[in-house]
Amino acid sequence: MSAAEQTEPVGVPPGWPTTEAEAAALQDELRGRVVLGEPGPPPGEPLVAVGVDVAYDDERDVVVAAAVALDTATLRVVGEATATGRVAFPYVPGLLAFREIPTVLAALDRLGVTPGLVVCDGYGLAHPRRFGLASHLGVLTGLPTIGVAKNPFTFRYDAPGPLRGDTSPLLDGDEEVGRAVRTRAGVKPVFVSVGHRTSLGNAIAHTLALAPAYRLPETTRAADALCRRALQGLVAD
DNA sequence: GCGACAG
DNA sequence: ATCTTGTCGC
Repeated sequence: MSAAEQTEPVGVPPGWPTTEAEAAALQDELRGRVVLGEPGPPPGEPLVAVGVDVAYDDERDVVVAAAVALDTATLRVVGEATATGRVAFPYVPGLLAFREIPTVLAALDRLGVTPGLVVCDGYGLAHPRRFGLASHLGVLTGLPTIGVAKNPFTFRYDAPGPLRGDTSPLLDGDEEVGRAVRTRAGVKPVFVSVGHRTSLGNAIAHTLALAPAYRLPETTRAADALCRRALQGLVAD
């Protein structure tokens, strides 16, 4: 992908929230559209899982999003796309989605593949208002989504067992909002929560299937590497 | 008021 | 997220 293929940076959408209060209110409104009753794509069947991630250059007000599609049976890349945009919102814990979503949507649009599942870097249900990035992206696209985060955010958890596959509840008070999942023996767990149209059980199963060798799912690793590469290629330009 | 806080 | 080199270990 050369610089010549770059299109206009994704601007901040009309009507996009400008204040924290507006953004939080929009989350409260959209939360009602999340579908939690569907099991989603079952593991073990043919599926294209798409990882999305973004890289920033706040200095230049630039964000690059990447979407990478993997065949879950082989973990081979079957599609890639990137998009550049302007930073649409400052980073505020709990409002991450407003920073990334416009550009992520553009990257997904350019992907010549229909995702069977979208794996987000961050949270879904595990969120102060139960509407994290994965929930938001799911509602906007209608696609099954899950969130796989590297940190527990504000939630509590007891360490899961030491073996790959061991899990423990991720708790907001006494409510389970996700699970800490050990993808590698003896390594810090990842934090999985449901986004849209997926059950927690399937979200965990897919996370483990997508992370056979490293702590993070291959979808996330591939998307992370791609958006970083793309951002560098932009600065070097 | 202070500290914590996905990326 | 991002700033950043080498280094210890399997």
